Amino acid sequence: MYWADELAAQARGPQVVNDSKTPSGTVHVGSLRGPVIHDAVWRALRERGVEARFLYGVDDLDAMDAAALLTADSVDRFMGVPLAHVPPPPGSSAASYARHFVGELFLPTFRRLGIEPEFYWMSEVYGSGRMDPYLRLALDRAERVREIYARVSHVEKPAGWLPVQVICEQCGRVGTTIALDWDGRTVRYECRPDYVSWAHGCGHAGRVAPFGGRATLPWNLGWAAKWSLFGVTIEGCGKDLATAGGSRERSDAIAREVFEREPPRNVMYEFLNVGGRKMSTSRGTGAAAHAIAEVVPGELLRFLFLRPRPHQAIEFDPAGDTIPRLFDEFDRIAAATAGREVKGELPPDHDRLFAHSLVDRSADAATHAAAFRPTFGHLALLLQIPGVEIPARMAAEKGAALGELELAILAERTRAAAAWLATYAPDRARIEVRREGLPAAAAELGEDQRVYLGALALAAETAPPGSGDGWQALLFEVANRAAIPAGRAFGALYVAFLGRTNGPRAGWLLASLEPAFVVARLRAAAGWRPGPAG
RNA sequence: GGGCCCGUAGCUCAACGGUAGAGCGGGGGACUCUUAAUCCCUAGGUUCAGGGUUCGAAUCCCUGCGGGCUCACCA
Repeated sequence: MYWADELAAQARGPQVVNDSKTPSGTVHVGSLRGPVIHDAVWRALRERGVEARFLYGVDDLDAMDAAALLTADSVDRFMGVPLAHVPPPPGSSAASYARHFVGELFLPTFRRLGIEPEFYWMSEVYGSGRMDPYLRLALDRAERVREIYARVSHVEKPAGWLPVQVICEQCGRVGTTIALDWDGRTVRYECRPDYVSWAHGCGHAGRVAPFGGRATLPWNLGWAAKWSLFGVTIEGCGKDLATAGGSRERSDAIAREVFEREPPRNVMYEFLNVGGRKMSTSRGTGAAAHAIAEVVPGELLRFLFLRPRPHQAIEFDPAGDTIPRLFDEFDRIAAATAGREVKGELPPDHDRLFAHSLVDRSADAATHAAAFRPTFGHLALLLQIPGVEIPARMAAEKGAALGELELAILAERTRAAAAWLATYAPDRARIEVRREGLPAAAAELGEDQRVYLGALALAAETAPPGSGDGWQALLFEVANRAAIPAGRAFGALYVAFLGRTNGPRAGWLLASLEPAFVVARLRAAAGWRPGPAG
């Protein structure tokens, strides 16, 4: 069974699927795995007739901790301040940094992937007082919380430490405060200059009732509190959190022992790797989610995350074969779903996988599966050949006029292929006339090939063809006369002009170049050198 | 040190209890206006190793080896 259906089949009663994200930092493609997985689980539940909601929390009261994202002069002032209270970047009309970030990067990407959860903002949830019961519970049971940290994660909190993060009344930072004394109504807190290394508190100390948005719960408690508040029954997490003694285990224990509720069903998901290493923006191996989304259409991106089971790491190298291969595998699954014969093994319930890859969840999967899809690699090649009418060419390949859906797919793939060629495509996928000089590979040309090129130069100089057709005819004619097999003749041309042994239709390629350049290059490749003057 | 994931043809992976497969690469061939595209043929891999369960294991269990990630600061 398709993994999302397997999971859905185990659910009993109404379900609440939840996921969250702190809106800071660049989001690389790998971060999209969680949202796609949760969306698929939610869709699978609904499709089984299970009552289910899909929630997505924006943790915008978390502290700004990425200095790189702030302008130099605002680092001192805003590091450690809740993201909801940090002003947006210059020129943005958003109400806050968090709103800007989510609005600019998150929502558009989600929309392209057909992910439509119910969003909630933690700044609003805290502000409304709905978190107050959990804050109170956490404070009343602070001793137990400390014990859990020590037992589960071997983390020793300082004596008197309380599980709340007060927002400093003087400087507005949340990341720099420590709360120390709970009297049942208020806590005493200190905003310390050296509490964390990445932000500096102002030194203020005071007492405050930590409710109604004046304080937040630390990460693990906040997570567990959300489970209780929203009745979450399924929430996966990345494997970094799912490790023993890690965040998830801590939060699970807090849910059980502090908030007295069974934690949701976990779905551990693996990372997206580049070259066997975890994708990392700081290491320079990250590919920004929105950048990849430009090149890879939504259904393909969904497919990327849905094809492997969640616990399987995904090897993703945007500069390698990953992207074209992804298209091909998707097309194969589409063909199988449409009932066509395909090679190779199929994943379980490939039709379900296909349906879940579609961005529009109400779309008719059978219609989409049957639609004509141009091969990505082929499209990328055609795009580089002068004078190719792609829609007409595709209609010819299909053998019939393209329908509305097929034209839309073609347009999307054409855009994707163009973007791919402009960014990640490896050189061998690129066709480029080597204008700077004779490619080194020309040294490998055989004698018969040189003779052919020389003869061609002579013929072209005498009577230069004026069209692709004309060139093409000449190429064959000369090949015939020189008694060289067409394969070797054309191979020589590609080497001379492109530095590779194959390429697009040669006649049209040559027709797109100036005749003088063509003749000169043919001669050079043939081994002729301009003779000494006189 | 603890945990999790992975280890299948050169590469990327599929199959997840029922006679080991695909794509790409490599090799060979077909198409006498295409060499791109397309199509056909070809890889014979002790499924990391060793035990165990089973009528039957790449697939389940145990151990070891190798690789990766992660936790012990914050979210």
